[in-house]
Order: sequence, then C-alpha cells, then structure tokens
Amino acid sequence: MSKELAKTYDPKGIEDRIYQKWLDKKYFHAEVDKTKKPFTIVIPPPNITGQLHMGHALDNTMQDILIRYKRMQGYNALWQPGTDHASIATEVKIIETLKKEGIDKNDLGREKFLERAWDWKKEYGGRIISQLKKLGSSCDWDRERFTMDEGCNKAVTEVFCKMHEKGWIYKGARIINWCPVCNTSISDAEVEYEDQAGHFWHIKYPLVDENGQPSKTEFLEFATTRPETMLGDTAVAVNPNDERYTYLKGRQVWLPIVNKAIPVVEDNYVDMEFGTGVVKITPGHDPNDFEVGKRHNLPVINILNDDATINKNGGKYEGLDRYEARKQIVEELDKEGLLVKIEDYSHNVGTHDRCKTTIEPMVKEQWFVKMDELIKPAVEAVKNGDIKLIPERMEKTYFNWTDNIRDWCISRQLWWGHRIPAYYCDECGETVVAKEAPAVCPKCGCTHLTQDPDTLDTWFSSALWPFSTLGWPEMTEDLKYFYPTDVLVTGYDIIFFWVIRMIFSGFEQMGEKPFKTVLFHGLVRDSQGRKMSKSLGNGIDPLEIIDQYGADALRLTLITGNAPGNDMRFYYERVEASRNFANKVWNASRFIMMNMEGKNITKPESLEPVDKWIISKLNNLVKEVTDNMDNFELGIAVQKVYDFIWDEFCDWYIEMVKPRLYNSDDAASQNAALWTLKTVLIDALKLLHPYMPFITEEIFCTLQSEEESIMISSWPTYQEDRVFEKEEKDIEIIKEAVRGIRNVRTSMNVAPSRKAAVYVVSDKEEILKTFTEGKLFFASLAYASEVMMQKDKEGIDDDAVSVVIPNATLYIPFAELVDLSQEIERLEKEEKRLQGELARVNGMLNNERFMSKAPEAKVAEERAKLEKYTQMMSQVQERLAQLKK
RNA sequence: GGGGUCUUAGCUCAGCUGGGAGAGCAUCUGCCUUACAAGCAGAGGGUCACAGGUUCGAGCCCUGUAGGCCCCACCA
Repeated sequence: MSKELAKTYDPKGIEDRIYQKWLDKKYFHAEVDKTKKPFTIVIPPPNITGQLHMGHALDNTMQDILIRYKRMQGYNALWQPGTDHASIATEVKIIETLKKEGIDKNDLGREKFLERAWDWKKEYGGRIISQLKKLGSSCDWDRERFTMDEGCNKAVTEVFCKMHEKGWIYKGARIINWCPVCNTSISDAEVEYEDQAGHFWHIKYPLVDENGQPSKTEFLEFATTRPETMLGDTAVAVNPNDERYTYLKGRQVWLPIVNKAIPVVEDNYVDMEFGTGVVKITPGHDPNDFEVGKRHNLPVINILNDDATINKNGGKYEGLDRYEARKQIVEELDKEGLLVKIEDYSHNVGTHDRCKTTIEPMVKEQWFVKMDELIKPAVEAVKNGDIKLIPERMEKTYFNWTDNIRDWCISRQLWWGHRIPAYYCDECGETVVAKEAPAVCPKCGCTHLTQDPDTLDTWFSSALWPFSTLGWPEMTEDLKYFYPTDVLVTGYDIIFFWVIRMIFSGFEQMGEKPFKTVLFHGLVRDSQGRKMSKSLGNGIDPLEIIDQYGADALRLTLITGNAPGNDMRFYYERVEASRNFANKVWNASRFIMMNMEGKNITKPESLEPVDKWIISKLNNLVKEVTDNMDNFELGIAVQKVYDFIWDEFCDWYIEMVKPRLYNSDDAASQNAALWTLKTVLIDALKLLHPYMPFITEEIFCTLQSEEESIMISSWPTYQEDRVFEKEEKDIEIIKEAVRGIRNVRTSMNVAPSRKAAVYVVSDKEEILKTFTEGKLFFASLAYASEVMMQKDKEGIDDDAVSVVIPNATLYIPFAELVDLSQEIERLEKEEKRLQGELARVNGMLNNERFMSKAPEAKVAEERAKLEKYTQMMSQVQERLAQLKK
C-alpha cells in the first residue's frame, strides 16, 4: 500500500512534481462561491525587472502560510498574484540595454521605446513568477495581473479623471524633487536623505549703497552648502526680530557675479541662533526659499537645465555641470574677496532612492494629488482599529507620515507607465482631462490636441491594486465577494509608498478599506547584519538555497525565530537545521509506514495511556497553534509544531511504542499504537503543511494513497473527546523517572547495553498502577532488565542507586560496586536544590500580602508545589540517612 | 530636532495579556539502540545593559542613564 521512501529526504524532483500536480488539480484557483466565506490576499506585485530575493521569499512565504491555513479551514481562499511595471526601474534598465547597443532613448522615439519595454516585460515578467512558484506559492495564477494591463489602465484613468473632477488632482508649478540622471520629477517619498561630508562656504554680499552701487565697506555674511545656487538668488533674508539687522530694513544687497541688486526681506523662517542669522534666498532651488519667495513675491529663477548643468540664467557659467560651476563660482568669489572661509560640514543630502543621484529641487509644472482631505478616512480607519497594523508600533510610523502629509507629485517625465489622460489644445491652450482623447477642443473647437507626454508615478497604479485586480471600475461579482481583502503582508519599508496609498485609495474609490490587517515583516539581512545588496555582493539567492536544501527548509528558516516587523539575519546553519527537521519528519513517517506495512489498521476499541497522552498533547497543540495563527504569530506557531514533532512525538512517543510494534502477540495493542501513530502524524503534518507544503504533501499522499492532497484536507480542530488530563500527568511521571534513571546511568558511565533491574517504590497505589501500565515501555526507555513494583524497599540492596521523583523512589541495584560517596554527593545536590525550591515556595506562602492579593489559583499552585517538594525532600533525606549509616 | 526599536547562554534570536529563564547553532561526555549520525542519550553555560519606581510578585509595566540600529524632519 505505501510506497518505499528513501532514507534521507531529497526535495529535488519531489517539489516540482508536487507543484505541477497542484496546478493540474486547480487547487489554487478560487471562484466566487457564496456558500463559503472568502479569504483574500493580494500579492505585493514584484517588479518585472526583479529577481526573487530573500525579501520576496519571506514576504511570499508568509502569505502562502496564511492562505494555505485558511484554505484548509474551509475558507474560499484567494491569493491574487501579479507583477508591477515599476516605471522608473524598468525604464532605467531599458535605457541601459539600449546604451549597450549604442542607441539613445530620444533617437529611438517614444513608440519604439515602448515596444522595447513590452518586449522586456514579455521576456522577464515571467521570470519572477516562475521563481515564486519554486517557493511553493499557492497563488491563483489564472488571475495573474499586471499593473499596466488593460484593466489596471482603465482603473488608473478612471481614478485620475474622477479625482481631477473633484479637484483633488491638479496641475501646478511647485518646487519638486528632480533627478538629473533619470530626468524626471520624483515624489517626496522617493527622496532618500543621507549624511554626506561637504563644505560650508562662508560668503559675504556687499550691501547696496545710496548710489545703487555695491558698498566697499558694508557686507552681509552668511554660509551656504550650495554656493552655485547664488546664481538664482532673489533675496537675502533675516529674522524680523533680529536687532542686529534692523538697520537693513528696506535695503538691498548686491548679488556678485550676477551683478544686480536684490532685496533684504524679513521672515520668521530665519533662525537667529544659526550662523550669522542671514540666509540667501533661492526660490527656484530650495523648498524653504520657495515658500519664503511666495510670501515676499520674489521672482523665481531657474538656473539649471534638466541634466543639472547651468542654463542661460547662469551667464558665463552656462553649460557647466553643477559641481564644476560650484568650484568656479567659489574661486571667483574668493578672487573678489567675498569668500570668508570654508568649513568642513556634514549635512543631509537628498538623493534619488533608485539611482542615488543627488536630487535637485526645481520649480516645474507637475500633476499633484491633494492629500489633506483624502488622507482623513485612512487616518481614522487605523485610529479606530478598522484596519489593524501588526506589529502595532507601525501605527506610529503611519501617523507620523499622515500627520505631515504633503501633496503627492504624481507626474513623471518617463515613457514607461500610465500616460496621463490630459490633453492640451495646441491652439488655445485649453486643458482637457478625459478618459478618451477628445476629438475637438471644447473651447476653441479645433482638432489639434496633444496628450500630456508624462506618465504617472508607478505607485499610482499600485495604490489601486486591491480592487483593480478584482475588476474595478466594473462592480464585478469578484469585487463584491472578495473585497475588502483580509491581510496585506509586506515590508515596513514601503508603508509610505504603498500601504498608506492603498488605504486612502480604497476608501476614496470603494468607500471601504482595502484590507483588514497589515502584517509587516522586516528585512532579511546577511549573517553580519548587513542589508543584502548588489553592491556589497552579499546577497543570498533564495533559488540556490531551494536547490540545495529545498523550498520547505528555506520557508521554515525564514519564519522561525522571528517576530513581526523585526529584521532577521540569514544563516546557512539555520537552513541546515530546517533541512534536518524536514529529514526528521521524513524518517519518522518512514518508520511509521514501515510498521504499517501489510497491516489493516482500524479504529481501536480502547487506547493505552501513552496513546491517550500523545493524543491529548496533540489536541492541545492544535488549539495553541490555531490561536497563534489567528493572531499572526507564525513563528511561534511553527516552533510549537516543531517541538511537538521532534520532542514529544519522535523522541518520546515513538520510542515508547516500539515494544508494542515489535510484538505481534498483542494485536489489539499493536493496532492501537499504529492507529495513534498514524492519526497523530497526519494531524501534525496538517499543522505543518502551511509552512512546509512539499514534504507534508509527499508524506500525506504516500501514507494514505486514497487521499488526494493535504492542501485541501481540513485543518485539525480541538476535540473535547481528545482531552486526557490524567494520562497526561501519568506519562509525565514516567518520563521524569526515565530522565532520572538515564541521568544517573550517564553520570556513572553505564553503557545502555548494560541492563539493570529497576524497583519502583511508592506507598501510593496509583503510582504503582501507572508504572505497571507503562511497564513495557518504561523498561525499554530506562534500560531495565526487569521492573518491580513495591510498597516499601523491602529486599532491595542498600547499595542500589536511587532516583527520587514525586511520590516515588526508584532503585537500581547495579551488579558492580557503586561509589557511595559519589551517590551521597548526588543526593546532597538534589537536597540542596529542593531546599532552594522549598525556601522560595514557603517564602511566598508565608507572605501575608501574597496570600491576600494573589489569585487563588496561584496560591493553590504554590501549595501543591510545597507538598510535592516536601514529599520529595523527605525521600531524599531518608535515603541520605541510609547511605550515611 | 522628533519618533521607533534593540540590549536575554559563546553566537543568532524567541519569550503572546507580569506568576519558577527557552530554542537552534556552538562546546563537553557517552552511544552506529534494526526511522533518522541531517541521528540518540546526557552535561555545562544567563545579576534578562545599568539605576530607580509600581506590584504580593518584573525579562515583561513606568521613569531615567549608557550603547547599537532604523525611520522621519527644510536648519541655510
């Protein structure tokens, strides 16, 4: 009936075969079914340019665990997959490959470029998907989507037009972050600030004298980190309360190099304490200065071209790169005696998160999303618990962003992306925002309209992902049934980029949250705690790990010993430990199947105490694991399954049951053992399945060939008729006895092959009964040649080694001479330990405040301990007295 | 500047609503016991960063200190 299993588990071959079977059987596919409750997860769509990395592996393992768990619980589980067009990332890659062919993007032209991009998508978009499959991800691949497919495009256009109509999307000239390398504007979220060593140039501008000429004697000194921006200075500012500068009211300073007079303005923005209390104002290239400029009606001068070279406004510096211009300007100022000093200075420099280029603030016409109103329901939902963030502390991060929200710059000067549905009349300049290109200008009636060349921020379409993938803007059955989704699993690093934007988009478009819970995970770092990165070359390829150790081992490694939202380090040793566990499961199963071979196992009439013990343990495990899973404590849950399988089931139960398996005389007992082994194994496999889908499937189907798949089997539930409290306690007593005996034997260097008689001495009838019932396995585990039950130590050699357990003393008369002094030493150590315990317990019980304030259950617990230790103590002391005689 | 987080065994980390400190790896000892040496049996190893506080009781809650990491922020 059962197939022959190899001695060590080899995931190679097995995994692909099983995955293909799941695909063939359509187990991952979900359809609307109103008789079942839905459980939905949308995948964070990986970039089409991407290769599977450890972050994906972790993220998708967590999702797969949740979705498999819920599927087994009977939910209609949908894991919606897809990929992201990742506008900048992809565009940059394509430009790179074009470059290698000697082609310039602009020479190629927009249309041809987009063809190349789609080719790229075709070629590489599938790569990451096949990698996700290697991991075991049970996504509904029939529903695979792409953030730039037709449906998503419809959704994007719809949202853009709706929000524009509402006035929440607008076009305006504002200061934005410009990346001179990618040649596009980027949003605030895409700017990464990093501390860079730079300089502080202390400069002075002459004041303008009464003749309108630069003064030779009066100067205003200040410092700047970007001296080249002086070309765009349109004022100098001081604080209105700064008495040092009251004399400047209404005066002007002379802007050197440019050679013109600019005003001194008073603005509270200036910090009197900092530096000289004077700030040069460059509204065209600094966000704060831009605001100051607005307040004082200062002109805005743009001194830069898009590639960050100086433009014609920079006079003789035109055409120079910003850093070269900086150098030459400083030299010129120095020549004119206007450079006071240069200081080393470390400051925060904004860089583009994609290419690390220093961004340049510039004033440009861009499209923005007005955030203040939009964000409100998103804030409220998290505040009132409608959306739960796990771990909770992420709420702080969330609110920190929402409280300081600024309008979102959504237009990008890129070609790869959703094109902005805005059209401009070539004749009259009218702007039309519409889903379809208008044939005629509604204002002047001409037919010459040009679409806005810009595309949208890639996150604009990702923000709609939870509902666009379900058919929105159509109110499809899918959408009605599967939305809102249940859990979003993602890294805390994209909370601003994605999570928040999905939340406000969900409320705005659907009138309902996009998901109920957000489960955050941290970063997977290398063994030294460093971020895995291409430049460091310290990345570990999950596919290589899968190839070497199997997907199950990788998954287990990523999930164990890690709390939500915390970063983790990746160690090969840990993968090995996971692989070893897979092997353990494999071999235990192999053992069970070997013993089942040729036997017709039936549900037994009665179970023996050990059987009840393990069933009861399993029952508790089911309850705990289910609770943990429901609370998203995935690591804790699997740790418990791991411990149960390895410790309780393999190291104890299987060993306990071996004598019965090897003895066919008592067929009923053997059947009960086999039935229990099988029953417990199957349920344990089920609990393990979400974590280690492949090996559990392989064993499950081999074990019972009539069953189709573990992934569609039902999740175990806690059962009242599987509670055996007495047996649990009884077996623990025997385990304690076994441990004690093994301990003594090891310390005396007695080989396991040397059996010895064991006397169980107790005046408690039930203890003797417990041992009598467990005699067979107790003897085997305790290396006993025979086990005798006695009420007292009548007839036992005084030199016998003793082990004290609650309510009983075990004696082992070894043939060889026992070193009495060593024996006394051992018992004295035990006495000391018990003394300590008793002191603690008595301390508590004699403390009146404890007795009056502690809960009753706690007091009872301590009383029981007192009794237990007192009793053990008397046994130890009695034995000591004997030996010292 | 604001916020978060961490500090627990040699290493990496768990420790859920406060009630006798855990795991994996590493170390030491003994075992090829017919499922598994990717294994089995045992052992050693921790003032839970420090100082206070709340509590009958603190690794866990509060305050402060030190150090590490992260995020946010316009100090020119």
